[in-house]
Amino acid sequence: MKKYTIKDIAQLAGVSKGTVDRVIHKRGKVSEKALEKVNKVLAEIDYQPNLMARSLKNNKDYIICALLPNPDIDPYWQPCKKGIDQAFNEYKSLGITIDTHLFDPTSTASFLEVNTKVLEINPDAVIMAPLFYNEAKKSITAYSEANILVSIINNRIGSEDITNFVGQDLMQSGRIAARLMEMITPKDSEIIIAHLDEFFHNASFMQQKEKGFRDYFENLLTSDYNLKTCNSIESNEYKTLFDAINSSTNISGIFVTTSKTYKVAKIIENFPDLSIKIIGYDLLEKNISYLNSGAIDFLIHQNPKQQIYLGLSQLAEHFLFDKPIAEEKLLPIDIINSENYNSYLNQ
Amino acid sequence: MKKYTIKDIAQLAGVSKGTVDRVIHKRGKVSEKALEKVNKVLAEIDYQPNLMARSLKNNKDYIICALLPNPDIDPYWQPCKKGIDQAFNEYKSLGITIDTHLFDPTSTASFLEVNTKVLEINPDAVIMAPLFYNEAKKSITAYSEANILVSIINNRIGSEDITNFVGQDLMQSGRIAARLMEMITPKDSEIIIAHLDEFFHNASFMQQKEKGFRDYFENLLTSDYNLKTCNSIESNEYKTLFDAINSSTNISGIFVTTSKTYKVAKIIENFPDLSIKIIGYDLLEKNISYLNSGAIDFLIHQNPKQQIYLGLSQLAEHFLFDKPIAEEKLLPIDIINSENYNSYLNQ
DNA sequence: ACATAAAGTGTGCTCGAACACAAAATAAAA
DNA sequence: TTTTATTTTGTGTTCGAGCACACTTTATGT
Repeated sequence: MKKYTIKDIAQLAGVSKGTVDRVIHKRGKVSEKALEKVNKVLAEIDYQPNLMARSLKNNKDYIICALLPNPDIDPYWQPCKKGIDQAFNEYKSLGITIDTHLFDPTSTASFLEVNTKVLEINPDAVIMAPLFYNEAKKSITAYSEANILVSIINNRIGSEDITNFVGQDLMQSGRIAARLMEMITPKDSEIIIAHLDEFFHNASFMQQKEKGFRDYFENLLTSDYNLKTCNSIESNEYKTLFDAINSSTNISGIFVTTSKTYKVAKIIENFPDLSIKIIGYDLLEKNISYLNSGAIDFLIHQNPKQQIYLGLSQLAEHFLFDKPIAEEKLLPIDIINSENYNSYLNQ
Repeated sequence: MKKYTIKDIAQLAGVSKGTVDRVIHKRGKVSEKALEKVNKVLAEIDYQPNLMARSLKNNKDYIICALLPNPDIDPYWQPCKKGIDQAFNEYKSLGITIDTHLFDPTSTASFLEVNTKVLEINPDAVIMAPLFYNEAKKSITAYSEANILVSIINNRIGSEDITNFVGQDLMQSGRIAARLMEMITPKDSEIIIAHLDEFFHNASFMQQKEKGFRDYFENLLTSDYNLKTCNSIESNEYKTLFDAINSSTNISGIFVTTSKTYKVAKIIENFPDLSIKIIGYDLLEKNISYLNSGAIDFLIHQNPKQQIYLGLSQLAEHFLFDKPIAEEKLLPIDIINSENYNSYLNQ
């Protein structure tokens, strides 16, 4: 498999490399005769332009801004640092700069502020976790008008201006939790779907998980679980959830729709006589600790590190080698128990 | 963050780019004075050589041969084609050629034959699934003597001459199966560890899985399962396994150590009154079909596609950009149920 | 037929690293 | 001091794609 260069093609077609270049890039100023000669050669061989040479000639520096929630406030985002570092090291010598900006996940003002700052930097692309729907939409439009590509991770939001999305199918992840729950709890018992610290704005992903979870159980023919939804907030010491557990005798499982699963495990410690299975989300240290003790049975891994890494590398390869960007990249939904979490942490 | 070139450094140090080049590559012929000047500049700035330019200048074509079992004979290897295609498309325009050679996984002669052919091709690297221990060892030595890098996937074998290994921790995967089995079967019941079509030579990975599985149960304090190992072969219609199931009344689960899990599910169809949980390996079409029907409860995903892809991309990046190759890359061990297999198939 | 405009074609330089080779500077020998 | 040997330094070319610019050929108008 010989590697052909533009020079080779020029020689084969009996024209100059300039003409070949014009044909390949369709910029006209080529006679019928020359066009035919070059096209004939191109049809016969498989020309693969040398991407190294192209990129070297181009020799542009690209800036990608990553907008993420501060991991000190929500530890779910902690692994993203590793994902960014990995992408950074991989592409820094190829002319890609990654510039991380953190915002407070509890404050829309902080989110808007960071977006303003990033807009001033005028990067080539932005990758962000769009925690606040309205504010994110507004910012995305602004980026689009400034010809800045926008990648979205973690939660999908609809918009014409978004280049791509990297994340998971949240409804399906609810179904997975339901299937697991079905396997480890007795039929016809009661199960609680616990939404912890739900805020009005970014609660849609909790709803999607609940929908998937309920869908699964509704389609079961051989049993009839009793599902109850419970909203509970930290400022109230999760009293609603505590009361729900306290007032029933038939609860066999709790599905926690967020990474704060460990909070539920902690509450359950108050009821040593009950056997309640817990399925929740994400490999936080505290979650893993309860997974090891057996208080939490399964976790579903949303893989934030991989999400940001994939988003960044798609953008980088697009800038450097003109690779197409997949509009949507859905990550596998990993089931985690006490024995396999470690194999994910080392990734 | 300015990008410095050799020319920049030369100017800053007041020498020519040739001198800077000699200092950076430590090829001597540089005076004390010049060396000092250049080193001073290098210490002050963070010089990142442009990998595109380096690779373009190098402009060498690398050939990687992939030696894999014929997927028509063992469908476990089917996904590898997609992994190879992915790596091929990613690197073909950067001067990497991937040349796949299939062998018959039931024939050492076929394996040796293919190795001889590959040795004649004299590629820059070989990546293989070393199904036959002795034969693989011999071939690896031959490659090493011809200065050909050797990557190993799927099952680790020890050798000085191996560049790297991509695969899974098989003992841990046995432990994962055990933990799952514990969750879905009644305490103190009987569990069969089924080795299907075990050949003497490549059986070590089955043993490792069994060891992990048994280890987990041995360390359980709160229960005492009865574990039995059962070897069974197709040419005998898996009679040993059939008899084992037939002769006991207390079997609650079967752990199948290979991708032929569906064969066990098929046997179980003969015992409609028994409730036997099955945990096995790999996303074969037939396995998934039984997973959907509920006959198989969990599968563990060994991810052959990712294994070959990672092996290939590590080699490619090493050749192109001189990136270091990790000696050992252990993939996460994915737990699969009827609801999340689809998210893995689309990867 | 000749001037002028338009269309088509080829040459040469750039990107940054790497290295060959020539040129200059210094050291050693005469 | 001059010659010769040795070390040190700088220049120029290459890799392949891309594009500016100059140059040549063909077309149009008077």
